[in-house]
Amino acid sequence: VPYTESHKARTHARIVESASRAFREHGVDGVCIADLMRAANLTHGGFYAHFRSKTALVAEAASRGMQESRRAFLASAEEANPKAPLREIIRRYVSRQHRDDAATGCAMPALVGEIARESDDVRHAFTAGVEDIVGGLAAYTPGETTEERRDAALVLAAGMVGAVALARAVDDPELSDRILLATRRYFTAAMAETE
Amino acid sequence: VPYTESHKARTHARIVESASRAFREHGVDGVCIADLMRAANLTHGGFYAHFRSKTALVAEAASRGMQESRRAFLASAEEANPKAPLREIIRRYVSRQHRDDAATGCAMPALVGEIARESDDVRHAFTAGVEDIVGGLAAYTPGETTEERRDAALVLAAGMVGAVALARAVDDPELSDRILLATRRYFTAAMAETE
DNA sequence: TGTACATCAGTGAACGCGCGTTCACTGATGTAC
DNA sequence: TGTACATCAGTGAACGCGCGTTCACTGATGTAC
Repeated sequence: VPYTESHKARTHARIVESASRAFREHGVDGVCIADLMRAANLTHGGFYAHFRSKTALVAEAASRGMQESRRAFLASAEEANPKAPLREIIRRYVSRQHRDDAATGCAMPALVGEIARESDDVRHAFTAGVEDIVGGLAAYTPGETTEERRDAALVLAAGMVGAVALARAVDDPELSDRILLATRRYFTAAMAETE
Repeated sequence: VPYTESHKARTHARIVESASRAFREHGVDGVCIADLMRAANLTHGGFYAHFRSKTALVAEAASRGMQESRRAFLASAEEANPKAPLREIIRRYVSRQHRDDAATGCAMPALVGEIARESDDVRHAFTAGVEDIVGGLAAYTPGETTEERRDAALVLAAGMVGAVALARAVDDPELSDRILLATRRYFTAAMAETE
């Protein structure tokens, strides 16, 4: 058995990781396999030793991207501000930094549009990620019952995703900033004020 | 001068119209010029008699799609229910019908993702459409000042766009319905209750 | 009014390019002796 | 311990296909006489 087992696994993970970032930044159709492999310091021919197809990589990258997103916006916000975690989440998510850095930002606003047209595997991975993130948000959103908190988390997720996506699409910087500011203020007041 | 002037203009408009629908349904990269011309009962070679490039068509189609969107969701909702127009807009926009019919639905949730990576012309056309729709919404959203109403319109637009886009991306029908239901209820209560 | 003509919207074959995928290969590595 | 070997991660040329774009053409049309 040449090479240690972990060697291949590490290369595999490296490809998934950089692909996940590339997809968020340029879209799934915006990066070719040669680009993806180059980003992992490999040549394109080796791709199929690791993945059955580009689609298979997209599914893995979506899954991994959603996990990273949860960590980046939920766990780390909670650590930074344990007294008002939801306020911190909203502040970080609906921000200019997040708008301007799609590559390491949340996978939801970056990929929503394309996901709807991707394969079942990809949509499934994305959906699991949404469930996961919404579940995480629901730990902080207001509401009497579990159901109410979950519904509030869905509304908040939709609002934040829409705001970041719109802010990125629009080419007028003032309008873009305003979308973020208005959304941040609104949800902070509506959902995070009593923390 | 063979053919009347209006003949070419009508063909041009026919292409833009069907292209606008096709882009919303399949995405800009999801339809080729042959498809677009076929949908207008033409062959692909004639395309360049009407447009400088595919991008030029995308810009026109985005512009037209946004105007149609405004009419479909603002003007027509106001006509149908002049006493509670905002409630009617939210009900129609954040609906399963809208989720399931991207082709004739609003261009914002259908195209946000791709627009961010399109040419300046396309982004500009899209941005003008967003301004226009937000301006229309702001006539109904609550607030003391013009600025407050506009901010509320931005939040509502982001929330509705995010909800429809997420509901389309997710492959679990229950989650998808729930995103719509929660968002519809929430914004109806928050913004349309006092109408 | 009828006919020859010029125009140009629309046709369809062809081109070139980029991309996903395949394949014969190579050379670094762990193992067996 | 040192060496021959088998493995297989990774290489890079090649293939085929779809797409945006070009181009020589055609035939329906309005106009001039």
